Amino acid sequence: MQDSDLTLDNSENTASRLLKTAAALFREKGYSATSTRELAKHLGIQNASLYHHIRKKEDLLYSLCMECLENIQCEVEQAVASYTHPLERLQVMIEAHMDAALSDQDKHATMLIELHQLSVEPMAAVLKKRDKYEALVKRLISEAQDAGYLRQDLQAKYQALALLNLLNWSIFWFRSNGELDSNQLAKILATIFLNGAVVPHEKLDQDPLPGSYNSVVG
Amino acid sequence: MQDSDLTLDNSENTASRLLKTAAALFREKGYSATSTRELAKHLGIQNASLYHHIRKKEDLLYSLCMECLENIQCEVEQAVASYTHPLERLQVMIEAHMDAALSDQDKHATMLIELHQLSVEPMAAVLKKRDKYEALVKRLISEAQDAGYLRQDLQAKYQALALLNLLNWSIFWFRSNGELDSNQLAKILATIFLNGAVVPHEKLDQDPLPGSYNSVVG
DNA sequence: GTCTATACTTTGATAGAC
DNA sequence: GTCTATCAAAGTATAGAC
Repeated sequence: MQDSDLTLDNSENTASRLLKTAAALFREKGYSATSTRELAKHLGIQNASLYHHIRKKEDLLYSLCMECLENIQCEVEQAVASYTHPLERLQVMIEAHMDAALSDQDKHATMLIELHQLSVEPMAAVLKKRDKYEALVKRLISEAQDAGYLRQDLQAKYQALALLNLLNWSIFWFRSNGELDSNQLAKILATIFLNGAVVPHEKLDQDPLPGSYNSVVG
Repeated sequence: MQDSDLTLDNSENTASRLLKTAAALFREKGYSATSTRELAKHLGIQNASLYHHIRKKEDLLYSLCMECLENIQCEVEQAVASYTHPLERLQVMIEAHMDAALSDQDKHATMLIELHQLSVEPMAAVLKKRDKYEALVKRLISEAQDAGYLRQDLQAKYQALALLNLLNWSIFWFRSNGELDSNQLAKILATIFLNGAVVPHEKLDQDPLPGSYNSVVG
């Protein structure tokens, strides 16, 4: 491993840096606003040399989307497999999701935001993978609901959407500046999602706000 | 009002459609991927005619960002002004936010996602306005926390971030297809944020999951 | 306020040498 | 695998007539 600079040929070097570098630029400037020349410059090669590795610019966006969705699906499936309690499974799902997403923040942010720049067939493939992952999230919610742990007055579909809101938007503002790491953020979001921001009932004499504000759309 | 097509001159027509049309295209295709030619085509004029109304393409993005932030700030301030109970104020904030954002979904989605395409000075102005709005949200949270209604084990800052996650990401997937309107969605998100997805404690014999999973990062 | 015409720049991608 | 050279297309924006 110490000699990697020498043992790796240039091909592997450029090829392995390609997606990561592209993701960083796409995230910073946007996919459309990032030129192939600029990407090449960051890789230390000429624009034309890029086309030895890819057929077209769109391939980069497509590969990066597929890769990070494949990864998060795998990580979350592995994480929940070790648990049986529905609320534990939700908790570790949230932690594994944030860990996977923030470990590869550029790719995930780009995937979430630039997916729509793909042409129809690649976009359909990415959407299919994303839908598969969101179905996994919804399944975990449904299981917890069916087991009586999550509220019945709110469809699992909407509970899943709310949870994905919490997780996805975090990917855009999170900065690993030492104040908060991925796991701490996950625990905060899990607490809000599962228990809410209102102080636990048993600590109050009465409901914080009785009446209409506890009702919810069926 | 019936004769509006005749009484309005062409100037007002094109000018008034400009930002709305731009927002729709920017949202659909992205700011960078939308050409001035395409925008002009949607307005029924030539590319060059656009420059009678704007100095450059960036002006459109800037105006649209400022306009929708100005609007949501105003709407939310008005809405909370009628209430004094901290949890009621939070509830109406959530409803007013979703109403403002979804009434002008193209502009808000574009603002959230394309803000970074602006050059430094316009971007700074937009960020300043956005920060001012987010400070309002955080203030409402802090007030509710100080009054003892929101949990103390989670900094107001993070509770505000979680709430903004819930609200902001909704703007991208929400479609007014009749299944759910803005106010119903707001009530769902408010319920999750305030009370959480777990069934209320008093309906259970014991904690749903005693121990570490109720703990939270200080 | 809109038009035609056009200047100038940047873009994604290819050809062919090394 | 990378280079130089180059192309064709598309981009933003301007000039000046109506």
